[in-house]
This record gives sequence, C-alpha cells and structure tokens, in this order.
Amino acid sequence: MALSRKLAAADDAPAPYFTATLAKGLDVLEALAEVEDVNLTDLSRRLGVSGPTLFRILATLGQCGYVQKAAKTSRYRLTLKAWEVGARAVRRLTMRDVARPWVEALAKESREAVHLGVLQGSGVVIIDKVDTPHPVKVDTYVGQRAPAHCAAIGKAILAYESAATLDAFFDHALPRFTPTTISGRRQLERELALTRDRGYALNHEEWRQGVCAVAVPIRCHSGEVAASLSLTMPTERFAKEAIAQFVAALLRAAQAISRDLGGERRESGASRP
Amino acid sequence: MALSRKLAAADDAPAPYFTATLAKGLDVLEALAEVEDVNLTDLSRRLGVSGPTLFRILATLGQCGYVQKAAKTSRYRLTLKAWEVGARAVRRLTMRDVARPWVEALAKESREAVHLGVLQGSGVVIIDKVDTPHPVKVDTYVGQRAPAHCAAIGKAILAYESAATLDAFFDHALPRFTPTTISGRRQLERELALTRDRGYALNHEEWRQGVCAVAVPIRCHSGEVAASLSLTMPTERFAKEAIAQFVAALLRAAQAISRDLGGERRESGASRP
DNA sequence: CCTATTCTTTTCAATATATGAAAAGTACTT
DNA sequence: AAGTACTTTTCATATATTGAAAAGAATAGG
Repeated sequence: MALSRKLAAADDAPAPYFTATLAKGLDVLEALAEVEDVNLTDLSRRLGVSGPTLFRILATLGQCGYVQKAAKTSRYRLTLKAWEVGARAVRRLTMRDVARPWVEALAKESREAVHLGVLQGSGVVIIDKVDTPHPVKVDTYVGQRAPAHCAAIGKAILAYESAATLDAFFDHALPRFTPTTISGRRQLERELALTRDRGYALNHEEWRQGVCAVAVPIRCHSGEVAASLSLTMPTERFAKEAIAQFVAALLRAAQAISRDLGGERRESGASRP
Repeated sequence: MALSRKLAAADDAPAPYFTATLAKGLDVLEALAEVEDVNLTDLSRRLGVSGPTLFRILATLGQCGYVQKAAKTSRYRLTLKAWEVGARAVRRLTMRDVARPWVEALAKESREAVHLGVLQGSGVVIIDKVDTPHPVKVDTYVGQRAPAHCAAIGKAILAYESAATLDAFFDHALPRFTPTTISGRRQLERELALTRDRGYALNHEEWRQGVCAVAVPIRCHSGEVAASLSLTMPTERFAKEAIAQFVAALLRAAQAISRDLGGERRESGASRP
C-alpha cells in the first residue's frame, strides 16, 4: 500500500520520468503519518526498504525539518512541517473563508456536524468542519480524505463533473467498504444521475458502518461545482422525516456561499448569516 | 533560501547521511507553497536546478499526488496532499481539541484574534485561531510559522524551555525584522527572564510593523510548557491600559486548558466555558 | 552485574540512478 | 505565418544510492 507507484504498477511499463528516491522519501513521510511513533527497523520492514537506506532517508527528512526523533534516541515521528507547507495551498482556497460563517450557521441550525469538502483525485478532502453538540459524534477531522464514491460529500461533487473528469475518476478502483457501498461504474453513474435529479446526495452507511450523510454542491460564480457541503451523523439520528429539513438548510447555506463567492475576494463585506 | 541544506551549509563538512534528490524534491514542494502557480522554467531558475531534473522531480511529485498541473499544460501547483499528510500529525495534538472551547471563549470575551501555538524548531506554528470581529484584522492563518524570538506567542514558550533546548535554539540566527526586533542572544535572554517574572510575553512590533501581541504559556499536566495562547492586534488597539485585562483573560483561559489537559484524552467531559 | 539479543549506525564496493547539454517537439506571440 | 519561449525527450557521464556485512549502542534477561 505504501509502495511507491513505480513498483506498484502492475504493468511493468518503464514508468517514465520517475525519481525513485524522492518517491521513497514521500512514502516514508506517509508511513509516519499513520503510526504516531516508529523505530527504524519496524518502518524498514513495513516499507520494504533496507535499514541503511531508510536511515539515510530519515536523516534527510530530519535535516529538512519534516521528521524528528522522539526522546533522546530511538523512535521517529512527523513534525508539523508538511502541514505548514500544505497550509499555504489551503490558504489559497477562497472557498474556505467565504463559507466559514455559513458553515457555522448551518451547524447551529441543524445541530449536526457540517463538513466542507473539495475533490482531490479519487477522494474528497475535508477543508473545514464544525462539530455537532450531541455527545455521540462521528469521528472526522479537518484534513481527512474520504473516498468520493461512497461519501455524500463526494457524490455531490462527482454528480456535476464533466465526462472527461469522470473518465479519469473511474480509472481508480471503487473499493467496497460496507455492504451498501456502490462499487460498480454503472451503478455509480446511475446514483450520480439520481443525485443530480434530486439536487442532493445521500450516503447510507456506504463508507462506514453507522454513519449517514446528506450533501449538496456549492457552485462558484462561473457555475461550476467547486466544493460541497454536508451534514454527517450517526444512523440513529438520520431519520427519514428529518432529511427534507436538512436538505433545505443545506441548500440555503450553499446558495449563500455561492452568492458570496461572486466577488472572489477574501475580505468580502457580504451579509453575514 | 530554498537551497537544500547541504549546499547551504557554510562549512563544507561532508554533511553525512543525506539524500540529495529527496531534499531537492522537498525544496520544490516548499517553493511551490510560496507561489500559487509556476511554470517549469521559472521554478528551475528560482531553485537553480536544471530543467530536465526539475521535470523529473515534478513528474514524481505529480505521480505521488503532491503536485498537479493547472489547466491543460504549463503551470504547476500544489495539491492538498502535503496538508493531508501533515493533518495526521496535528490530529495527535490533544492540546488543540482541549483548548478549542477556551480559545473560542477568549475570542468572544476579548474581541481580538486568539492564537494557539506550539514550538517547532526556531519558530512557533499556529495550530488554532479565532479571528476578531473588528474590521481591521492582522493577517495570520492556521498553519502559519512565526519566528519564536520576536513573537509574543513564541517568547511565552521560550521563556520556560530548558537550558539545553535554548542552547539548540540559539544555534539558529535571530533575524531582525523591525527596529524593535530583539536579535542578540544576551538581550533575548534578558527579555525571557522578564517574561518569566511577569508571567506573560509582549511583542511591540518586533516582527511586523503595526502588529502587537500578548501571550501566556500553557502547561500540560506534568507542568511543562507545551503551547502558548496569544491575543494579536493592530498597534492602534493595543492600549497600555487594556493590557492588564488581556493578560487576566489569557491567564484564565490558559489555566482552564491546563486543567482540562489533566485527563489527556480526547473526548474530555470537562466543564465548558 | 554481566551476557545475550535486538536495534542503530558505519563502512564499502557494485550498480543503478540522477544529471545537464543539446536537440526535438510544442505552444504561445507578434 | 514566422519567430520566440517553453516543455519534453534523448543520451553519455559522473555520481549518488544501494544493501550486505560488520561495528557499535542500547535494552532486556538471567
């Protein structure tokens, strides 16, 4: 799973223009993101990289500030450096700032967790969140990636993507996570058509057991769908009768955000919720 | 500035255990974080890396999902991948979740921008923020790095670090940003002693013109200073008479956070503000 | 407290890989 | 439509990366 793409490529095509060392370093970074703390040997086994090689990579990541050693010796862990670098990219998403007040208002009104997400490859990345006041919460976090094909927040975007983008999307597999996961291209296309017709996307435990969600697309001034807004909750609270109200609130918020996006500038003086 | 540390090392020591290609790739990532969109040639000039080499690096970063090409061809930009990877590290900081309600309460009470920061190398990284309602705001963002020696949020942590950590800290230079920046070791040590005596740190335009701040340390259950909490505002609003009130509010919030950190678990049922 | 075991770090020679010059191919500009 | 600037490919060379093996630390076990 953490193998560099070159090796993972089933067809042994020459995989042109690929710098193996760099890819290996990034794999190490990603592996460290998953484990809290590791020692060299464990990590070396996990990644299938020899000790000395990993030692050099970790030393380099350390010198560049991405990794540090916990305590005196032994275990390695990530610093916040990767997050800092990435934060510069997030900062450029006007969407986030414009949507913020409406995300908060929607959370207050619905009393459920609100997520704002954008499409990135085969997944949706949560770029903002306001949690529910209920004591029973779904475990999600800002920066989390959800598979687009089985999350409401993903389907609400996919439903409005161009044929070309969808073609590229379907190059990725559609892994099955639960019995209700839609993992066939045909079925997903039908689901997306349904989503377009209704104007909102649903997820009934398609990704994680016990978790449901509704989502609507957010259009930018040019009319393209640029993000999506969702309400996520435990199945227990996802009553059939309540959905219409959730959708209404979502649509109101999404429209307000679209409107505020018009100017496209950060300090927009637009009306607040 | 974006040169890999190997080359930047003034003393031409052999710089042991260093993987140049990986470091170059990370440099590219960081360069892309700074520019929104670049074409290959510009980036190649900026980094002093030849075209074909950069081409390979960008191709690799692309295959690994860290970079993508805008539009059809031409310009490169960062994806959210680095941010996603880093978000896993941030998520492990219990501090952030525990502090959140108090950060919000403090923002409401003070009506100024509240920042929560942790020390990372020679800087402080802002891990959470709630902005002021005032129309005149200081430009800051979550994920931002501030130089520790000339930011209140940094000095409030430095003041309580061990001699060993401080020694390591002083290996970095203390760049001067404004006429009031403290850039000598002796002077900074005096300032830190003063900070300890008072119990709070100040910054009068030491980093950025027109920006002032007050900050207090946050101690974890073991008594170590693990983070700091600041109020940041334009000099115009930083009235001498108001500081005592800001400090009182900051200390109250910091104490509450320290208390709530006791359990050290995420879903702490502790009292809310 | 000493020995055994496991993990980290260093060394080193073989080899695979990255490198930049130059050329070919594209995409803009005027 | 010709010119200019940028991107991509090719390729021979030099270099950096590689893992085996060994030395050195640290930790655990008796």
